[in-house]
Amino acid sequence: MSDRRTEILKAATRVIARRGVRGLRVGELAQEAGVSTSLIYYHFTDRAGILRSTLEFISDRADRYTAEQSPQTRPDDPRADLEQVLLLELQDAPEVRENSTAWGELRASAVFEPDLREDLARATHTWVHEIADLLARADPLGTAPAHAAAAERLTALIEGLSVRWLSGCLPLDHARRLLEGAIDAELAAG
Amino acid sequence: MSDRRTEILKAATRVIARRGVRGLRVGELAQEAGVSTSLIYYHFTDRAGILRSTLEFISDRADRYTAEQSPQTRPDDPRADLEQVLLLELQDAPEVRENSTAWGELRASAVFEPDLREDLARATHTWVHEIADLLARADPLGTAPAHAAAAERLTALIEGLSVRWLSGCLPLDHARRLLEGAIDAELAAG
DNA sequence: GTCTATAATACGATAGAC
DNA sequence: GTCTATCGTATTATAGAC
Repeated sequence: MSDRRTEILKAATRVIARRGVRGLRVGELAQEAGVSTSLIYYHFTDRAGILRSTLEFISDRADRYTAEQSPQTRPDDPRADLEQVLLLELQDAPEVRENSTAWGELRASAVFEPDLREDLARATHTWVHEIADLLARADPLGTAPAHAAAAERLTALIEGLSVRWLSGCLPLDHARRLLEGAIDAELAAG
Repeated sequence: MSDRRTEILKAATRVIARRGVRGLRVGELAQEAGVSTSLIYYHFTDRAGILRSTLEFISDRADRYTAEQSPQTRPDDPRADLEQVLLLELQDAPEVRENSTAWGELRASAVFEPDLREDLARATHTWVHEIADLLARADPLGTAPAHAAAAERLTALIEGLSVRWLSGCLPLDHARRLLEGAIDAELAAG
């Protein structure tokens, strides 16, 4: 799964994280991937094809990304698990930043490009579901619908905090504290 | 205040809501506004100037928009006030949709264009402060820092729910219920 | 599958008349 | 202040060799 095509998709993710979806230039992508422009057209037909494939790639990678973290959780402290998984999205590690930026771009692009919505909705749903499960473990007395709603709120909040962070409106540590406060509020209310 | 310059800014807001900030073409803006391209450069110097002025315009209009709702609030029920003002951002009225879309675009663009950040941060701060005031009235026993944090969370959540709504991931009425739930959680925890 | 070279055009920006 | 006309270049996309 690490053929030339995949290399290009990885490069495209980096370029999108750096310049945004609409800032992606095929020429710059070619340079980043270390191939010629025409090879990109050979693999993806046109610019729209590049975007479609890359956004699919980002959704898939986001799924894998959170899935890989599961082994590190502690079964004896579900609340700490929850906090850990949620705070994972607000870190200054390059990979997290790249993923968050690309994901935010994907989300913002979908407002204008209905083609992207299906993948996006599916990936979002997977994420929400995962958080709802963790909430159910941290708060066994709550109902399933309450957990689902809290999960939707917490993930939407993370997306909101994330753009504020990435757009320089909110220091990272402050964003993290706000998220912790929201977890407190959700668990206290539930 | 409805001179040619303002006409162009209104047109710019419409184009941004339709195509996104990075989808805005000076030529298309000119057509939308019914003027020549060069007139736009006369008024705004360059593309960045258009964006800067339009962001300012959108922020001001958002302020006016919420300010206009103030007379309707009831001083005897501060919690209802709070809910009303927050839910204002999640409505299917054309003007709200246009403002939300444009605002979301500016937020997303600021991730890649540092020039936009200062105005954006200021407008965000104004909004957060306004919500913190309403929270203080709805929850007189809470502390000022707690109100500030809750206001940051609630406004960030609205932005997160708003993109999900506009990107077709979340039905509007569901988004509204989630926001109501968050207000409950914040007031219960505070 | 991958490259070099190039065509076609979209786009930002300016010149200059009125 | 507003227009028409145009320039320069950045960018998408294709042709054709290997």
